[in-house]
Amino acid sequence: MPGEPEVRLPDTPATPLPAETGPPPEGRLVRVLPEPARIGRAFDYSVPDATDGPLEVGSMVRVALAGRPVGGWVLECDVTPPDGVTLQPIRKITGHGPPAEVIDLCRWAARRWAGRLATFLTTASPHRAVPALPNPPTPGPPPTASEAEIAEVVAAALEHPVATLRLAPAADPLGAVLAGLAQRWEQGPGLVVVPEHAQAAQLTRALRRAGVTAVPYDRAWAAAKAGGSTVVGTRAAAFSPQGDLGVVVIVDEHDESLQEEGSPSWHAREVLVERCARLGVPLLLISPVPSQEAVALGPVLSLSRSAERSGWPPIDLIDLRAEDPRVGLFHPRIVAAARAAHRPVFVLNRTGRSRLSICRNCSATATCERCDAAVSRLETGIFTCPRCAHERPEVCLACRGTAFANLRLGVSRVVEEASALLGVDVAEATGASGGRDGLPEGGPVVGTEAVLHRAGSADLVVFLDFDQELLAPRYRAAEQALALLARAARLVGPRAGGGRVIVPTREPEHPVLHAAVLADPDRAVAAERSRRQLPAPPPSGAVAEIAGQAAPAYVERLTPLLDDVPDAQLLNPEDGRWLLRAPGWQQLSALLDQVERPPGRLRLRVDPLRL
DNA sequence: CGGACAAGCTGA
DNA sequence: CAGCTTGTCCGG
Repeated sequence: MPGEPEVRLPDTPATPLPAETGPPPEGRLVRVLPEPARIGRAFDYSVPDATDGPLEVGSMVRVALAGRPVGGWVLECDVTPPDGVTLQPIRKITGHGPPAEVIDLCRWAARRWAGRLATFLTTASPHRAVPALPNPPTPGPPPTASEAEIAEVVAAALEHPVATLRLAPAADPLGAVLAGLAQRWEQGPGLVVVPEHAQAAQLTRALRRAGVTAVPYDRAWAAAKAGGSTVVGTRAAAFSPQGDLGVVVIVDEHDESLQEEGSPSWHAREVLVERCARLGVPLLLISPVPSQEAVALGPVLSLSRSAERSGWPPIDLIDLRAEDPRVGLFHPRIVAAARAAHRPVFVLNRTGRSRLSICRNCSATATCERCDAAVSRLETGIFTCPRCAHERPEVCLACRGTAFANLRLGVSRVVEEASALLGVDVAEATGASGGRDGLPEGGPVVGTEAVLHRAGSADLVVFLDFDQELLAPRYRAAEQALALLARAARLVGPRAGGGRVIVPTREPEHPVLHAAVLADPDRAVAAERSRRQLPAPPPSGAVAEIAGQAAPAYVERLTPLLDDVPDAQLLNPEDGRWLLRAPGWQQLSALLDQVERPPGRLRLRVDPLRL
């Protein structure tokens, strides 16, 4: 049979005409950014007239991309698609998404922290679809005035675009939050951001009791978008969809939980500074130990000296320089105080490799002469600073002695020692071990700093190795150490409550300890600023960490651009990651923005928490 | 992100 | 040269 080839193979399609135009698309045309952040591009779709659901910038939709369904956000309505593309209809409108104002804020954040827009939009979007918004509540009267002194200080703070209210750790921030809300009642409800989920839940309840319509951000996104309610949430609430903000308050502004640990390493405080500036809404920061960023952003206001003092418990220092470095962790004063306490809490920070060199002659801790970090002995005879890499011979800076003892600590040994000394069982609460319910009601507990979150209440906190904190090889070590003392102070309660904090130390003159003992955080801030001449950490300088499998390719593209930015420097600290420094985040972000991202995994963290 | 397809390595 | 891996490109 001389049959003709009747089957046309599908792999040789007729070449489509370049300007092939289908039927004109029906309905409106929208530009959609797909949810998967790696895609990173927007695509145009048509919206059939019959589609129901809210259609506006920010709406969440489902579309087909390369034949498979994905979620996405409408970034623009009524767009003009590029020539030659045939639009597909969107599959459905899923529901409400972040408003245009928040999308712009996300664009800013994506640039600021060298992240992707989709990552921020995910943070700013509801967890579940919101097809319709509830009715906003009818506005009620402002909450009744707080204590006069608080109301007055808050009023003064709200005169500024950004101001910090320094409130002692054991003081309840509720009064200040209420005062802030009341004073801006006419302009709209508030947004209150706190570090921890439990704090958000507790503050929401307290605000409701005070007559404020408050909703938790994580469970009431729809109510937040509907407006009229004060929103309380953790850092993601910085992107709350409220359209009618009257005031923004951040409680415990210094807390590291306000910064995302991963990449992009965005910080709720910085996001809200930008958002408030755009909206002309005042931002009130509250903290017992304001960060240097807060200090740089505006005035720091405080209550009277006596009011602040009363909100810190007594903090007792034990000067270990007078003791034999081998005396052990439990000074007789600690044992006596712990025996008298109902629930003593012992904090031992790192479970493993904490190591200090102690001068055998004068008991001073060996530190870096340039930056004050505790030095380590990488090779015999030479101290190396893990923070600034400065090297010096093994000589005591205080007494010129050359013999050093190596101090090491471990949690299990401490539990044993404490049990023996106190004659009772001592519970252990490390970060790894279980939930908060594992701890008995009273009695002594030993743990890492996580124990300060889990102990529930305590009438005594003892820091067993606070010098490790004070001298840690990190930027911000001093700030973090003071924050730790504030956390302990909050657990123990106000001065009148009978609790106390004990800090054995070889650094009793350290400004951080002075600040806590005198309940005067100003002292630590002043010291921190004048202390060292290192490349400046935030807020006076900016650092980005470039890591991940695609880091070398990224650095290769970045390097030629460095010539135009004389103040930027690129450092490679050996382990496959790079650090990029610039005088400020503006220069840093602008530089990173010019680099085209190479394919592959890349971790880009601007101003990371820890380096 | 996930599929499509192109360019490289291995084994008879 | 099939058969598989690894890489690059692209989606409306």
